[in-house]
Amino acid sequence: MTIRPAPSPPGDPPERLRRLPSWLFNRLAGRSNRLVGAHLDRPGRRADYAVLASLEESGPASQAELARRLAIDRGDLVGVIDRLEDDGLAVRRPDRNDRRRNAITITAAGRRILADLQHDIEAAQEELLAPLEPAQRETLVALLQTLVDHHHAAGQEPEEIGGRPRR
Amino acid sequence: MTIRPAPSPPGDPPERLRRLPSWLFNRLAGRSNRLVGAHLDRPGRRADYAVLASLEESGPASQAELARRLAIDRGDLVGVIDRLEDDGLAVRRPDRNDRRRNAITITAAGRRILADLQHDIEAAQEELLAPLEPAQRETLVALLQTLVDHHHAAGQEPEEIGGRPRR
DNA sequence: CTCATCTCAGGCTGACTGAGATCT
DNA sequence: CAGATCTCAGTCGGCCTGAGATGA
Repeated sequence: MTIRPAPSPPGDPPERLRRLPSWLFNRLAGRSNRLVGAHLDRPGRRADYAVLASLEESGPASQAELARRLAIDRGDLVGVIDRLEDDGLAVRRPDRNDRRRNAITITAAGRRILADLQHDIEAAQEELLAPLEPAQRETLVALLQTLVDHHHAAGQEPEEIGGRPRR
Repeated sequence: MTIRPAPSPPGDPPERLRRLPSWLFNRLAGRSNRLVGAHLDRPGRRADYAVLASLEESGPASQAELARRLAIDRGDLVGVIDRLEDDGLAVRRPDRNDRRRNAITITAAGRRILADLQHDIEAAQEELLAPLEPAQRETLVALLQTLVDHHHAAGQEPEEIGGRPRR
């Protein structure tokens, strides 16, 4: 057996938490972030991946459109695009049809970095889902998608809590 | 091109994100927190629920033990216990067998509040999982548990990234 | 005028790090 | 002495609000 002098054995979470979806999601989000962070060169690259992936998949877009697609705050997105531009991974150009907008476009260098990020992030997913069989992974992703799609469509609002008395 | 008058329709996330477990977990954790927060009277009550549930389920425990079980930072736990004590929901007592430790115990009032929290949090789960059938919910929770158990046991460490060149 | 877009400024929270005092 | 526990202080990123300037 492991002779591990175990300085601090984990200790099991209460059953009520182990069955609580919101708690499980939070634990796994935290683990995901640590894992992805460990596989990425620099921190903060998580938003970069999302933006670059969206630009490559759907072509140039305004910042507001990206914010809506990725559910990132518009204000925070300003800084992300700033960094991408500084690194030459994307460019801000005025939109001819609507001069309020910036048309954000991915560059060749951006596509290259995106491929690197893709690789690192996939490695992190592998660790994240390690204990699951391929079929289980598909089932899981399908269920998660259903939930995300549902709430994404329903908007971010707390969605009116039924006439419940606001104690 | 699209003359879309719509003020701000959601806008679909890129397919690569829609299939990315770490992204899905993050989205759902955020949604969970907003939902639970909306159902709870006061904010910050999320950690309270975890602590009270653990105390009721397994009896008195030290702060370090609670931190390990709930994966909450020891430092942050100090403030949580402070609040619980101020509200009379738990008490700190010196541990006779090990004077470094505080034995945290749930009070009668704590059990009452716990029942309230339980109710509100379950209502939030209902909204969170709304689009899923009961059988799907069970499958989902089982898969999430498998992952959380795996990573909980493996510790929180990034778990050594194989000899991979640290680019 | 109303509304959308981009930007900046600031606040809040949760997760984390580091250090010190106490005790085993 | 090493190691565990509790506490406090401070950092950092994500998420949110509000406001201003520009333009549809």
